[in-house]
Amino acid sequence: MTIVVFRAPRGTADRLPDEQKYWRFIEARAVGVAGRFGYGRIDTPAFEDSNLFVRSVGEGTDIVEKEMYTFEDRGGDSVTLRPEGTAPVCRAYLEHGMHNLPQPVRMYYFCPVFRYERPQAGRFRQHHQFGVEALGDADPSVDAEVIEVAWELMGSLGLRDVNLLVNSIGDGDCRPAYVERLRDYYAGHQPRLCPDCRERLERNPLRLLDCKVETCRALGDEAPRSTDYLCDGCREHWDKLAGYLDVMGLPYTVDHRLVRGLDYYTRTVFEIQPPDAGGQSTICGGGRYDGLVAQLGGRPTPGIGFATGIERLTLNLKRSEAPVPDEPSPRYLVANVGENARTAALELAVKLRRAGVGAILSSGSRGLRGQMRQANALGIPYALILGDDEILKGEVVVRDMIASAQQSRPLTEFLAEAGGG
RNA sequence: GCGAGCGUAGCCGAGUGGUCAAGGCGCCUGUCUGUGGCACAGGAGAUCACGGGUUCGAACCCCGUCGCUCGCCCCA
Repeated sequence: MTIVVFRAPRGTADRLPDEQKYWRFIEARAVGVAGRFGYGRIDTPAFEDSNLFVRSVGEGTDIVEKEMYTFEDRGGDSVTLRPEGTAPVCRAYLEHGMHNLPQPVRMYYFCPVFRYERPQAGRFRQHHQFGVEALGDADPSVDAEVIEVAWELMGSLGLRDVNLLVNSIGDGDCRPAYVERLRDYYAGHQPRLCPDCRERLERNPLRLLDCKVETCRALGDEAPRSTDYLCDGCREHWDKLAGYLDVMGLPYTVDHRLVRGLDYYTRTVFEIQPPDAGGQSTICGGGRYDGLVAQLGGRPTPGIGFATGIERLTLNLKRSEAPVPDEPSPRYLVANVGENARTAALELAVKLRRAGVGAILSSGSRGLRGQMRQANALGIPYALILGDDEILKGEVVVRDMIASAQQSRPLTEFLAEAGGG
């Protein structure tokens, strides 16, 4: 192997030209869907004041405890590479007084996020998310809308075999009581819990529900369900949301084990998973976070959103047979034979490009045969051939690589046509 | 943070102690003196991850390091 001195940092990846078509496709579709629902793009900095994430994501969460890229900058401030997209958007909402805009304020983002994790299939230290946030309206119809955006995105990408899971985890009024019921229930079965779950029993009983160990799963089937312990407000919200989802005809399943790892979620939570649910299978996750903005120091402002992982979407696009359009290649390769012709070919290529037409000059010391091979290998649809004969006559040979047909045309005539189109 | 597997040219991949290492893809050239996709022939490209050890001798055995992959945890 060639000795490589530098390599991309662990958990990061170069995105080579061959990979780009997936990204372009996903971004184009995501932007299209978001636009149809009236969401406007927002870009926030790659790093923020560390406290923004400590306050929002939650002090006890894994993200804050052991996954953040936090460092002191040269001025002595603690900054953190964005580990998720929601908190920065909420910060921007507050900072720019967006409560004065018509509510809800609908925004989407497309950005890299950073978490110091152990890399694995579908998990990276730098990954990219497309996400959507609707801030300032607590109505369940907004929940339904956001879920529909997520669902539409999957459809628009051609990802058909995905499952939409929905749940409500209540709010500050009803969740504490539910969590206690859950704790009591599991405490009664402590001997059958896996070691991790015994730990969770103390720290975060909700997490007991999505344990993957078989015996724990069995217990989870019989466990108290959050939707049975909702307060009146959450109950009404949940019922209305379900009604809206029914009206929209979204094929959702209520999954009472669905909980989320970030502290700020309230009421509605949802996920989209591909059928072959492996370890890192979730391609979209989101929920409502009515307490978050207030927690960041703003007036109480409801919000709901979701994020998708672009790397995971790409993975699923490759697995599925969903058609992904190729990146466009230049229309012309300008082949040439002889020194005079090379100069003429350069001029021709320049003229085409300045007219906005894709053209590359066949390079260097290659014979015409080699140049044609190259046109073929690059998937270029037309080869233009210039040699001494053509120069003398002021012509150019235009070869259609797909039809294997060619004709000689006056150069000026060709340029007038090609440049115009 | 815990557990497992793996590391041979750009990519895939044979080779499990004895001529400084097969084959395939890709790349370049020629057969075809100005023409691609096929075929044939040739060529370039490998300190066999790195370091140490065992041995007369190591890609192959042992130890360490690094990296990658997979699972858990967690999450998109």
